[in-house]
Amino acid sequence: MSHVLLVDDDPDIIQPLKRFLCDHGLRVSTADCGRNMRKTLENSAIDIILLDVMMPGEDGLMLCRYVQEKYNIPVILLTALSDDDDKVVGLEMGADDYISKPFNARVLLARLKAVLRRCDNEPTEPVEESEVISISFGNWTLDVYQREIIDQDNVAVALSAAEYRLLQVFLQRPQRTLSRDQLLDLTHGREAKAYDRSIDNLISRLRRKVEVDTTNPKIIKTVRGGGYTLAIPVAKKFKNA
Amino acid sequence: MSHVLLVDDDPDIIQPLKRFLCDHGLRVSTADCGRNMRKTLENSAIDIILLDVMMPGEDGLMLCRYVQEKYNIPVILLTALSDDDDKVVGLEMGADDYISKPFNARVLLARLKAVLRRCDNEPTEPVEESEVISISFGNWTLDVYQREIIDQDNVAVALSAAEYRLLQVFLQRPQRTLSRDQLLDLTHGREAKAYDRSIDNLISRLRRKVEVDTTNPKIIKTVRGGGYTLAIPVAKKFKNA
DNA sequence: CAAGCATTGATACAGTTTGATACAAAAGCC
DNA sequence: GGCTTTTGTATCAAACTGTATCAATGCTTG
Repeated sequence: MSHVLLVDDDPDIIQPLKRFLCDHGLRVSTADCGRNMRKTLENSAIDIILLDVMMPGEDGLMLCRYVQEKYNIPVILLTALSDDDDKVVGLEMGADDYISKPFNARVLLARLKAVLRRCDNEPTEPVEESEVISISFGNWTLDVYQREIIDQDNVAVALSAAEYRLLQVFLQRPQRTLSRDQLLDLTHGREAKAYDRSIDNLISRLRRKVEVDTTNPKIIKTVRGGGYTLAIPVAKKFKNA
Repeated sequence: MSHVLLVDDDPDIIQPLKRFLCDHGLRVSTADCGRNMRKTLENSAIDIILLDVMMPGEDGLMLCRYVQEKYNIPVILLTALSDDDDKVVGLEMGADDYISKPFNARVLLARLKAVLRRCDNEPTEPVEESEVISISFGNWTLDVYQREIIDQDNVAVALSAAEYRLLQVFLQRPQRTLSRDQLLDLTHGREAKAYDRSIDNLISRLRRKVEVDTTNPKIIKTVRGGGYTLAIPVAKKFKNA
């Protein structure tokens, strides 16, 4: 069940829409201003945001951009404006869709589901990860408490903070080629400078700890021109399982 | 640069829209019917489809569902209908967006980019391929995790990134002649320059690893004036089978 | 607080991969 | 058989990647 955050200052919009979405099997939280929106985002696992652009004293577009940058949660803009320029601006600010008021609730629901369908592969902030105790890959097991990896003979190898983050990023996305940009974003939350080789360095350091033969890596493969891939399957162990 | 496939039977729509999208830095292919759409999807690396729902003798919605199931490529529906019910049906059929004609080209472009932005991590390969573990052809088995080929004596031969992509393209399309243009698009997502011989080179390098006798290839055959063909059958092994 | 240590990014350089080019070999074509 | 077109591949240059080394940073510890 997806969790929708509805942001609008007008209760006459919020109330019936919340009702409608709940009736269609969605979990709905609401916020009447940007401040409360941020608060809710901090405290809940939100899957998608319906955001009114025109709220008193707030710039909805800035809120939209803020959400994109900080959480990468999809946003659908709601607005009384139906001007094409506004649509273009809204979408270019990072919104995933743009719906003009007055809207047909069923169309809104269909668009909302379309966006969720496309986004639900993206592991934003996997909630159940808090329940994970350890993650196995190849002959290694990652102990998420100790932030170290343990081999089949129970020998532990410590990881630095950056190595741990990088490994986690791969373990959450096995068999997927991740570009250097993505890796930099996911591990450090920043953009690459020109000729940025820090990811290559980090990969090299992690390989030295993880691979049997670093000249012929079996776990973290290079995809020339593309990035890197975790090339082996991953098994997670949970608290209550 | 993203590769857009524009599907419409009306040249008066196709021509200016293609022009407009090209001018904005997109690579555009076109198809005037479902048959040609399928053909293009087979032979090109398409990132997103703009699909007219109303084409003579075709059900655009069925095409949309077909694309979703087989390729998981995002689809934006274009249509003269602006009825809300049609929008809901279209979106529920798996479309990522729905735009009514007449449309503002800039809004179309903004929506297209919004969808691409959200989808650009998704693999474009057929969905079920993610479940494939290994693919056998002749005496070789391709390990898709390790990106290497293994012979009947369990000896592995490493493939470079480009060789792996080329081999994958052939293995997905056995016994079919693929032109150099198609191969270049499918392996590198780009178009050929004049006198482009990079595919010939790549074929030569792959043959050196795969063929017993490169002067008399049995696996990758040359079709003079046509391209190359994987000349032997292929067997796939799946995770749950 | 200073010295020592670990971590991390920047830089440099060596090793690989890949595309372009050139030319030889092979395949059609009278 | 000559001639043209097409293909195979050696060779080279450019681009990309691996990693050693060093400097900057921050943390720990005495």
